Parts: sequence; C-alpha cells; structure tokens
Amino acid sequence: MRYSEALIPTVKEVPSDAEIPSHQLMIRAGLMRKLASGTYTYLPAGWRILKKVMNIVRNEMDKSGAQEILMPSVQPMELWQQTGRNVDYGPTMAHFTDRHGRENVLAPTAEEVVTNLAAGEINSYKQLPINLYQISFKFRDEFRPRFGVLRSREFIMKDAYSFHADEKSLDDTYKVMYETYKRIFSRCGLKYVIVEAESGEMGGSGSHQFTIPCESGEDVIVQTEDGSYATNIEKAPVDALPAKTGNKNYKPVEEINTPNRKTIEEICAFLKANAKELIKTLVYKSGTDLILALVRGDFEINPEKLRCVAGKSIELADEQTIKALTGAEVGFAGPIGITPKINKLIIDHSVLTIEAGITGANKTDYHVKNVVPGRDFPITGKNVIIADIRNAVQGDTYKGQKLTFKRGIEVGQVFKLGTKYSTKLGAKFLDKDSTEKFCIMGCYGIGINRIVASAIEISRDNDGIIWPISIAPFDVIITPAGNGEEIAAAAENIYNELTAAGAEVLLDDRDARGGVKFKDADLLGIPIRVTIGAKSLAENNAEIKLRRESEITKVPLVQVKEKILQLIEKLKAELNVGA
RNA sequence: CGGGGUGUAGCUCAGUUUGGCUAGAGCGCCUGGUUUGGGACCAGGAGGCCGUAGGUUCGAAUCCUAUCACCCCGACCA
Repeated sequence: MRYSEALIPTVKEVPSDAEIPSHQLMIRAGLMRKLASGTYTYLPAGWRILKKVMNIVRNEMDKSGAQEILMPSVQPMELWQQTGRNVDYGPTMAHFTDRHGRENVLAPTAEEVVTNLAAGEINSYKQLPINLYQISFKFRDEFRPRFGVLRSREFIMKDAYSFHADEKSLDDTYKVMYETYKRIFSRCGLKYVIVEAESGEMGGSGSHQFTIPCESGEDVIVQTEDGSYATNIEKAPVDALPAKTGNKNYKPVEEINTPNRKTIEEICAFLKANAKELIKTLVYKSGTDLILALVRGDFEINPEKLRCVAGKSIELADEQTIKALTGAEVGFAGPIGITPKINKLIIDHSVLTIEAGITGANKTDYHVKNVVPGRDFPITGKNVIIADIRNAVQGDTYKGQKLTFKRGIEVGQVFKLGTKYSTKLGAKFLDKDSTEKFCIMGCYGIGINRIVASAIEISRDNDGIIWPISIAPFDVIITPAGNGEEIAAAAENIYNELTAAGAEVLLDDRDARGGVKFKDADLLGIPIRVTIGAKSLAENNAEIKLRRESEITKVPLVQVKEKILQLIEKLKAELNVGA
C-alpha cells in the first residue's frame, strides 16, 4: 500500500480523553477514531490489525476441529427470558422494540442462540461432540465504558460453544481449547497468565481466564509466590488467620456513644481504635432472605465469595431493610441480638482473630465494645457459617504460600457450562442407551480488540507501538529519505519486489521530510523498516532496521528482497509456537 | 445511578472570575517560495451559529434556567 493513498491519520498530540497508553497510541497511530462513548471506527491500519488477529484465532480454532458459523446480532428477547439471563444482564443488555412490538436484544453473547440451534439440529449422540464458533460484534451497554477498546460497548468477540454427550467429552474439548488458546495468544506475541476463575460451584477446574499482565489492566491477578497457582482477586482464596481463643474473662459488653460516626475510619479516629479490633457488619438480601456478613474492620467483604458461601445471588440491603432489621440508622449495625431475625450469619475467619472487639450497637449513634465472638453472638449453630468471604490483601497466604498481586487484562476465558442452558432451552439428544439426555456444554470466548490493546500495552516505547509481526498492520515499511528520482525509483523497486513476493509492504511515498516519515513509522510500529537515502544509495545500499532494535544494517540493494523475506520468516517463526 | 469536571477552528487549549469580542494561540489544512536522514522555515490564506434551547441585558463565549454530549471518581455503606 502507498502511504500517500492510505488513510492513516497520525497525530502528534495526545487526545484529551485517552488515559492509557494503548488508547492513546491507537488514536495517535491513526488506527481508530471514536464515534461515541465506547464505540470506535477502525481505520484501514487498525482494521488490518484486527483482521490479522481474527485470522490467527480462526486458523487455530479450525485446527482444533471447531466449525465457524455466524449468528445474528439481533436476538429475540424470548430466548433470554427462557434462561432468565435478561434479568442477570439487566441494563447492560441493550434492547429495542421492533415495529411489530417484539422485543429484541443486541447480542451481548450467544449461549441462548447457539443452544436454541442445537436444540433443533442435534438429536443423536452420533452428532456429538461438536464445537461451533463465530467471530462477531457484541454489544454490551457498559455502565462505564473506558480505556478505549479495553472496555467498550461494541467489541469483537470470538465465542465458541461445545456440546457433549458426557463430562469426559467436555473435559477433552476443554483441554483442547485450553491448548488452542495458549497457541493463539503466543502467536499474537502475548505473554499470558492463566488464572483459575471458578473455584467451587461446578467443581474443580470449571473455568480459566487468560490474562495479560500489565499496568492498565482492570483485573487483579493473585498468584502464589512460586507461580503454581493464579486466580482472579474476585475469587482468590486465603488461608485463615490464626484464631485467638484467649481466656474468656473479658468485661461485659459496654455501649459507647459514637454520634454520627458511621464508617470504620470515623470510628477508629473517634475511639482511637485500630480497624483490626472492629467487626464490620453488612446486611445482604437474597430474595426475601436476610444475610448478615461479618468481617474484620480492616478487610473488605468479597461479594463473589459471599455469594458462593450463601449458595445464591445476593445484594446489599437497602436503607429501609437495614433500619427495619437493626432499628437504627445505617452505620450502626452489629451482630448482637439480631441473629434470630436473620436467615444466615456468615462470619469471615478474620473475625475470630478478635478477642474483644467493637461493633455497631443496632442503635443510632451507638457502638458497643468488649464484644467477644462466641459469647456475645453465635459462632456456631445451624445458620452460622464461618468461611473465607473477604478480599485477599498483601500479606495473605494461600496454602502457606505468600500471595502476590498484579494487574492484568482479561483476553480470553474458557468455561464449563454443564447443562444450564441445554435444560432451559431443550437441547436434548438420544444417547446410546436410548435415553434422552441434555447436552453438556462448554463455552470459550476471546476478546479480539483486547488482544490488540494488550499487545500495545506490553510492547511500546516513547516513539510508539512495537508490533509483533503476526498482528502488525504491515510487515515492512519503506521510507525513502530525501528527494531525488533515484531514491524514489529504488524504493519503488523494492516495494514491487517485496509485494510480488507476498510481503505486506507500506511504501511511504509521501512528499514529506525524512523525520516525519521516521516518526510515523515508529508510531505505527511496523516491525521492519527499509530506508533508502542519498548516502547509502550512492554505495548501492539500503538500510534495514527492526522497530524493536536500534541497530541499523546496511544491505546491498540487490540483496534487500531476500534479506527482508528472511527477516519476515525469522520474526514469524519466533511467534509460531508449535504451529 | 451518585459525585465532580469539560463542551470555543480538524486536534490540543486560552479567553468565562469582573458582560464591551469585529473570538484567539499552537498543531494540522490550502497557495507560493526556500528546504529535505528524526515531526523544517518564510510569506499569504481558508476554516467558528463559543454543545443546544430559552431567558436577563443597550450589549452574552462570559450571567441565569433547562437540556444534550463527553470525561473522571465512586457505586464496599455499616
């Protein structure tokens, strides 16, 4: 492609609404432009990159035995009502009423549609297993789109769904997808961490996330020191801190006036207490059930863990519910005396490190001190559960190993779904033994745009992007530097040779000074640069430079083509893991 | 959804506090010339309903009201 004819509008200035490097660089390098919050138009160079990524994904998926299909991005609401996921997704799911009054949703994902397809087409175990995938636009009306393409409303996702006759078959495909994902991300030049994402519910290794560690990531990855175990902070289990069971000769509970002190910080400051002595009490609702959750003051409840322990979905209680339960304003709840009024008391291990603590008095503007767990509120009993329900923090251990924390971008997830969708949507088949069974399912997603953004996050410098060749918009950029017909002709010649040999080449034939071309070449991040200038041309040489290295090699003009083709092969080989 | 902020040239932003504007700068764009290896220089030029709609005023980018868009923070409060 000739630069003079291409729409690659690079800009010098950092756009004011771009916060993280990948977002800034994608705008600056002319890869995309924003249309509205969370939606972007991909310009030629940006679209080339996306296509490269999609082709790698497609290639590996096809090799794995999956079959590509394409499902509609407008789906009937009825399907979602059948699985109840219209409620789960809530306002994140965009929907509209068509002219006939039918409700439609803009696909945020496609489990319903694909399961509906399977329900109609799969009748026999002989058709199983099967793995269907698509690469398509998804829409999620995020409550807060941000970070450019990392959390956008419209994005491209590869989503695959597998159907099986038995668990063993699902396990097999799951493993195949797991390996396929490793190859996909490696080929995209990404260093990933595989994170355990689903700890209990479905048993064992139900789900893994593929995460790219980098500063701008929205997820927090927790790893054991030896790297053998990695998990998302939302699930990260921690060892229980040693419980204290000192002598029981504590003073009786005593009320203290704490006017208008509601938060942990306020109470600590007011009573000159350490947050480690406080028992934080939170009221949750689960349908009509009330759940009281306790955690030590310096920790935070982890809603995901709490949900697992509670065994069902939960939400924080509203003000009215709390007032009705505690008889006090919000901010003064405590476990003493109200346990008969709740359905479940869930206590984090950390509370048991408190011998005599401070907590809310269930009376506006009052707290109580000398609160002894087990004496003043139950720590055993039918509706009392002691569990790990708090967020892991620096200093925690798991199985005796110190936990480390880093941020990451989630680029892919593999998931064992079981029969959740097949039962609700009637995806049944007749098994060998002539009994009717529900398909066991798995699903496997990859965020195409996120691959692009994370590649930039982890591979860039002050001048711009440094693409791995597998997903670069072009393999080579030719920058004639200086004017003169000989230079232009030599550049043109190399361009024609390389293009004919199948390389993807951008010829910077613009009427611009060398400096401008070099800056743009670096910003765009094309892996190989060929420069032809007056000096080297006089010696019948061209200069070859890799974007990721500073070294410049002079190569005789007649050898440039071969040399470049070799370089392309070499760079590609570095990324072709086992392919 | 709650809190905060910003809307002025294609982009980045001054100007708004204290109304007087016939609205500015840098970058980008167009013309001509000189240049030409790391975002050149000179000269000339195009480009704005100051987000939108009302209002106050002799007079509004500036003050008031409403509204829309975009951005940031938060949605863990006990």
